[in-house]
Amino acid sequence: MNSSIAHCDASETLKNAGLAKTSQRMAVLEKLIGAPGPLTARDLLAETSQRLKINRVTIYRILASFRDGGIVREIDAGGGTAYYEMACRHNPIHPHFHCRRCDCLICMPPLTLSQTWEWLTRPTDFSVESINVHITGVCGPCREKEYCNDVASERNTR
Amino acid sequence: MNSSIAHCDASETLKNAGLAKTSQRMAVLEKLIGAPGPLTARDLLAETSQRLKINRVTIYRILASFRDGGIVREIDAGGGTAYYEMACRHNPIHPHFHCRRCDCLICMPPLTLSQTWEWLTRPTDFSVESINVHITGVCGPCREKEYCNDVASERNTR
DNA sequence: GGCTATTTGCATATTAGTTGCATTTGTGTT
DNA sequence: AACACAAATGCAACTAATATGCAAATAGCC
Repeated sequence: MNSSIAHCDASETLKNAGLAKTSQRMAVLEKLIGAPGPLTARDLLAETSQRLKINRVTIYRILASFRDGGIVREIDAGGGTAYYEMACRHNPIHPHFHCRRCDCLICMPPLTLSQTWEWLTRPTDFSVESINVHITGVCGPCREKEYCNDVASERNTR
Repeated sequence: MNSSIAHCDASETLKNAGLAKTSQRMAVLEKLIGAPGPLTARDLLAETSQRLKINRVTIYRILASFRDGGIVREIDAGGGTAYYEMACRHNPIHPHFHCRRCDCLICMPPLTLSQTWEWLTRPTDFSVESINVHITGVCGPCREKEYCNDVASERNTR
């Protein structure tokens, strides 16, 4: 989302989600709103801590509250680092391209897979090495278990 | 890949990849060949260490060499843990379903996305919560840089 | 069977993310 | 405007996955 594209108001977004308007949350949210692509907790810490006092843990907690409140989408691009992007009407769900060299995450147009493929393979642009489809949810055996006993502490289906 | 399905020979696979046939590599590879689905480094350590002396770090190094040698595919299903599966002709690329409850990774049929969707939504099976498409490679700006100076230690495009 | 490059084990480091607890700060109320 | 309390933040310490340096062990070749 760059400056030429419509975007949300930070205060209003917090209010709508029922989250208190703290300076830390405002700073994080404004960075996310103004970002050209998904950001990591580390990116957000680096950028916001220039302007105010903010702790690493606070970033994680703010991002979790934004995720739970539907303000941002959490993108797990592999490599053990989560990325975050606005989940508002200005930013519909779309695939991401992850550069293994600079680790940036580039938003791709919200097209069909085959259109996306064409877009990717335009000359001189990306060199695609792998396409990974991750579908997350609860599997059959676990769903059955959920009906009877509640989660508890097993991790038994492997 | 279960026992009723054709599978590769471990020794031959190592030889083809130009990797020395050590007992540790054989143990890891045999587990991967015989596994019903993708495994983590932790899984592999647990299983192989019952039969021989093997170090946690060795597992990571073996998996990296297998990945670089094209023997296995590394699947990053999120949650900071990588999964590994055979990348041989018996196991074509396919989507994966990740259960957020037991953390297992289930291989899905190598169909089109819409067929996969139908397969997923059969009654009583999976409850899908998110679908994430990860495309990995090298982005435009990084490809240009690769022509001039070699990689070095920057991580500059963010 | 011995030599050398490769591989392994061990200790230690790093990085992302989490948790418990004390302190601070929004926000609704008087 | 001051107050009170719940919510948010900071700090320290912890976990889990993975990486690295180096010395000891071992596979593959002569």
